Amino acid sequence: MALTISELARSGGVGVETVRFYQRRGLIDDPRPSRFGGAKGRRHYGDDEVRRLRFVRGAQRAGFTLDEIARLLELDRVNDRPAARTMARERIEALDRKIAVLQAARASLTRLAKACAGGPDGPCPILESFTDS
Amino acid sequence: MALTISELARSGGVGVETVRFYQRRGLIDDPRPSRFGGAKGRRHYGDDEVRRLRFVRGAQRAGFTLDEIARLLELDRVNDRPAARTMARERIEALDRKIAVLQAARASLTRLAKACAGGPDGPCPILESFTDS
DNA sequence: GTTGACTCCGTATCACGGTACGGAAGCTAT
DNA sequence: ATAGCTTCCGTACCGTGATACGGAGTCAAC
Repeated sequence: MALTISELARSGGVGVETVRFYQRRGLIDDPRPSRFGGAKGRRHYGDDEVRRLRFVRGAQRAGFTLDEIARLLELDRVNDRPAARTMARERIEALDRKIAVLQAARASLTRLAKACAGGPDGPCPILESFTDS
Repeated sequence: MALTISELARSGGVGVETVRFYQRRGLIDDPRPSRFGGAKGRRHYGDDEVRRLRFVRGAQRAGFTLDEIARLLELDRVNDRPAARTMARERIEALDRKIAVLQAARASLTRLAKACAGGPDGPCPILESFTDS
């Protein structure tokens, strides 16, 4: 606990500038609390910030945009389960579509790699790839 | 055959501006052939352009960047099979990693959706999602 | 108690893949 | 042969997610 911004960044595998970017986007807490009439000092970060940063990176891997991630954090704050559930389910559906597209593309590439493996003659129809998918 | 640019665009499910963007990137042929000392007229497009446009869209679905797609088209032009094979195989590996990430994310979301389905009490740990993946 | 790293903050810039705008010129249907 | 879509072309702008820069302030170690 009591991490500096660079330690927090390292803990999330991102750069300092990225942490600051997330702060500006409201994904990590207010860097300018300005409560107590000033508090100009250097900020320190704890478990909550580490958890949030991890969550942001994980949610990005799931394909959420930063705007959506901000909404998810707000849903967590107000404990809005139905909305959270809806967002999760919609993302699952999008992921399923995406995974299917990638698997079809993978199959096309496998076919291409196999075709181009033969000698200098024979087919290697790059341009004809992906015609199905 | 002998399509206008808007017909070509429609055939690929993209906008006219996107076709023009691809032309500038060299993905679809030179819009300014300037051969025959001028030829200022309006261009027409045929099967080759339709195939290229389809290929570009398919390769994008496979996760290739436009720069990579330009290289693939060049490899096709010079019939460089080993390089084509290498690009295909590297992309397959990247796709496998990506698909695994998306499947892990999907599993996390499924767990989240299930957890948040209960009544107003009980866990719905949005922020704890993706902790594994 | 000074030096050197780190931090804060605003603002600028980047990469990627488009998307839009505006003027001139070319078709096409009436 | 004129109105009114398209096209052509250069250039500008957009959204997303960062990443960089520069100057002032702060902290920690020697």
